[in-house]
Amino acid sequence: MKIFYLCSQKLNALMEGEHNLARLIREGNLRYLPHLSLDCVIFGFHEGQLKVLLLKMKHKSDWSLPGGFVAHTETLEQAADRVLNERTGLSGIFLKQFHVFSDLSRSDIPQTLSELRRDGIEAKVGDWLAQRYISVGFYALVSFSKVVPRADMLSDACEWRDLSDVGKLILDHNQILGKALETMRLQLNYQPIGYNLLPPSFTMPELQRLYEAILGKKLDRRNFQRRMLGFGILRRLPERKAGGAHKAPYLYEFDHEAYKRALLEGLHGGW
Amino acid sequence: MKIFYLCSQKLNALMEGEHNLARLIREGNLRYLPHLSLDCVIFGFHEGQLKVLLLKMKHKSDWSLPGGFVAHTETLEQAADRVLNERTGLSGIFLKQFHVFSDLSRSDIPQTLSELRRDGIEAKVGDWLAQRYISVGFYALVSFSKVVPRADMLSDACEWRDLSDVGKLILDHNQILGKALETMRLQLNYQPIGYNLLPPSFTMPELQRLYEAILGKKLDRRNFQRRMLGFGILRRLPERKAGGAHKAPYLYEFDHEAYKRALLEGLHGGW
DNA sequence: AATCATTGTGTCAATTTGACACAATAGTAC
DNA sequence: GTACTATTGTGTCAAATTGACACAATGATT
Repeated sequence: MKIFYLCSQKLNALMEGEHNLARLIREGNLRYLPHLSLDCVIFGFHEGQLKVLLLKMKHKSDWSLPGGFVAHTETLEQAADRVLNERTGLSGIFLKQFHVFSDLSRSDIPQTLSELRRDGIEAKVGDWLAQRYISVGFYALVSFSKVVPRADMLSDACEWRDLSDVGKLILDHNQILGKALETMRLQLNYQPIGYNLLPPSFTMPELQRLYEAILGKKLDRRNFQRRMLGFGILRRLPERKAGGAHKAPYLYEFDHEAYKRALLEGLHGGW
Repeated sequence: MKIFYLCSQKLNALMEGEHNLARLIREGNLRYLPHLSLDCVIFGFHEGQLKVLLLKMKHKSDWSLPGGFVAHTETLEQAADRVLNERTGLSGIFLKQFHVFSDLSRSDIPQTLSELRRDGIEAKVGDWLAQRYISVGFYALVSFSKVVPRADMLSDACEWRDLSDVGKLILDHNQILGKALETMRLQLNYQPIGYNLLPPSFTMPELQRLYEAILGKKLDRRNFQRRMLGFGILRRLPERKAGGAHKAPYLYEFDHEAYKRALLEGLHGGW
């Protein structure tokens, strides 16, 4: 039990030495729950495109989703929030767990070992990292412009990628991404979306392009507006958006109270 | 790694001795992933009432949801299916993971230890069971009449309970049950339900009472029928149900092909 | 001033939904 | 057997929602 209560800062310092990876493997079990990881699908929206934040792993050609482990003193949600914060600088963002991935084939232990050895790190089966992992998938919707992508000690790049240009990811991360997208599309049917994805005020066409990007299909401009306004979660501002090359559209903002209520109660309910 | 490949039958035998619980605590880590459990909310339907299968834990006044652990060689889904099978005798049933529960307060280790000691079992912090658990919630919909409830080695009763008469459950199991119900209600909006909950053939009023039990509210008889038939997943049989005290209703069965398609593609889709 | 892409606001028919009426049927009471 | 009752099968109809589309207004560009 003692290990649960080890000073968090001390462990932090522990992890920040020269041989970060080697230390994680030796001492990860002091801080984190074994066999359990989480992966975050972080969506952003920019120039009409839905984006995903990806990491380029050291010494690997494939990219991966940002992920992490769950400390003995954290809930899953806290751990996911921490991971999100470490990669983006943001915190307190809408973050939703959507599936747990537990296939036996998702942890390729022999390959992990050989990769570690290539890095000159001693590790044997059952060591931290060289074990089976069960991963909880989270997805987040964040404001593209507020994010400052940051790589971690296991990766040497952290970048936005167009959803249509993701390519092959490590392990089952393509599957995780697919499931996140599927879940979000379903969610769109009974929950509002966009609060963290768009700037504080936005135009109706901008909101529509977001929905189109998520759904992957075109929507009718006028019917979209009628429906969105019908939800009663938008407030039209007196100003119009200036600078565009055409007729200036109105600006809208979310009615936070109504938005939160819609998140809890759903939008139309079905039955 | 060796432990992963230990003959499963051997371990089975290991667990079936006199001091099952003591052995589980000593040797559970050989078979199962540490810190990870799962809980199943098993719904049934009988006499117009939605039921949940509950276990009465030994030496405890509170009841609990059937749960279990994940073997090193199992996926979560396989483990959940096994748990369901052990309590009901059924297998291959629709089983859906709906949330992971990871609050720090959900594992009361001091209390677990004192309960074990009351049973005359030696255990210390960090031992199997006397550790933090993160639990994956699954829910299942099963045919009430096909189930033969069976207690396990940690419990001395396994019974159906009316959803309205569940009472206080151990730990956060009331919360888990609530979340399962909430998830199932949402699911009702875009997926068919009832295949495993009802007998092979059933009447429209029976199906309606199932929906009413899940949603917790009355529905209009005629609109319900119109909508259900509109989904195109039902086939009306030539026979009618005899024996009732009133006009004999038609019998229906699910069109398995259409049902599966509806499960995958959703019922109306929203956008 | 004409052009052009884009936005604001409707309209209208088709479809879906919600509320309700009425006839048919199978037991029950007499 | 006949009346009664509760329940089922089938529709109807108005209201609300949805999908498809038209037209005027605006703001930069030429």
